[in-house]
Amino acid sequence: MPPQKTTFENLDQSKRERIMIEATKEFAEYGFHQASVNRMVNRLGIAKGSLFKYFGTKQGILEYVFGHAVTMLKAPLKQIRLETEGGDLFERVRQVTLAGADFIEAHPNIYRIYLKMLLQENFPMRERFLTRIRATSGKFLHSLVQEAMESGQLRSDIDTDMAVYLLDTTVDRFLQSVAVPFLDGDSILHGADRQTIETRLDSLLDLLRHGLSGIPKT
Amino acid sequence: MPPQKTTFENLDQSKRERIMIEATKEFAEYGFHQASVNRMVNRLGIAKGSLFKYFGTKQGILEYVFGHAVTMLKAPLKQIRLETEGGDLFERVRQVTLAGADFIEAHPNIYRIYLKMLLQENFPMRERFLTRIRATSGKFLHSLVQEAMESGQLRSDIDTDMAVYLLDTTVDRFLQSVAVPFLDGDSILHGADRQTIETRLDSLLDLLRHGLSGIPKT
DNA sequence: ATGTATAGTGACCGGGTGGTCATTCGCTAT
DNA sequence: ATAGCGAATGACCACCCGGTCACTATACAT
Repeated sequence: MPPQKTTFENLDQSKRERIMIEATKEFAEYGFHQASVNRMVNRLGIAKGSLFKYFGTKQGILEYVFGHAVTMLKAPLKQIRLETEGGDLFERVRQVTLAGADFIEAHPNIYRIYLKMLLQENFPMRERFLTRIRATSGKFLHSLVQEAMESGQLRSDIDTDMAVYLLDTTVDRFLQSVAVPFLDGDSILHGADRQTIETRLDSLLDLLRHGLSGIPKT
Repeated sequence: MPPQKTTFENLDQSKRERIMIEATKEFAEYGFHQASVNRMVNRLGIAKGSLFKYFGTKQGILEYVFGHAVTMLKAPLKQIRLETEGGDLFERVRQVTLAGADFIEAHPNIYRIYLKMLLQENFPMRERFLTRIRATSGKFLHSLVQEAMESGQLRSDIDTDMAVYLLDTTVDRFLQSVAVPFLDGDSILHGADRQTIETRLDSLLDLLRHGLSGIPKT
């Protein structure tokens, strides 16, 4: 039995896009529970019944919109992994981070939804979506570190798990700092332009590479 | 004119405490908008009108409860700064992080409110509270780095702002990772006991101190 | 012109919300 | 006993919510 098309999928593309954009905006601004279907349909100029015909429930709208976006995450990561194969770990991490910045710039509202989901236990689909995202980005970094370890780019005595953790969280937090105020202490990142982002990132990666200490390891 | 006591401040301490605890729990579980005053009063067994007499509005409840907690943050930080004066930077950072872990263990619901506030632009009082908190912890770390810099504990060529940023966000994220699932890639921190926390933290600080690279800086 | 399938509609429902206020309660001083 | 007063009450209000469904509009095949 071929999957029969939903009402929503029969709409012309322009209408579908308008609805997706407006719904994404609403969830990005208000999170899930505060988001209002009434507001969505008012801004779209369509009847409330229509939206429920398309997606069943409010949660269904979120699942469709966000699920779609999560799928788009994998492609650029895979590409980077292939393009930079065998290269320097920190250069690869740099590429990943900048790819993240590109994604956020291209889909800022999707990223806002992700951030709200992160720290709100009540957010529907939280566990499912976050698991998917973490699996994607976590496994990726893990393999990068593994390869770097094997090619002797890293100190042999380090705790691999902690190294992955440090890189993972640093990248994640770096992107958050650019997008959200109050996360970088002196606001040296929030809202920065591309040029500044790259400079700061290089500086940060240098610290990770060589450490902060002025005293050589004995 | 002496500040005249509010109705709430005239209550006996046990009742005041019960109310504070219950309100904190409600906000911690549901955030601000989803939190329900009806639920609070039902669980407390008091009339809804009473709560509004005490605090005026729902937001007033939050301000009272959370504002009180934020004030308590400063004392332990100041103490650590004094007790460890002149000591090794990383040891001082270690102390601060563990103090943070202690605070979270003692006031888990306050920390949950803080986390929800962090990434929700609609949260009332967000800007005011976050500014206060960041000012407290940010300036603190800044002074630690400054002192370490002057006593030659750090490489002289590093970007001070980025060093502060790296330490600040690493500590912050470390605590988040312990408290929240999905933030540490392979769940090596979430829900860990004190012993594990200390071991991991030492490992992490070692990475920050000496860097990840196996190739010495030229 | 008629039938059929699909898309679109919006008044309506039950329920929860933050907030109000006229009233009652409980204690203390006289 | 009684007067006075702050604490406590809960029915009530206007509002907004997600979701429903009987109905209409449109397009195409016959």
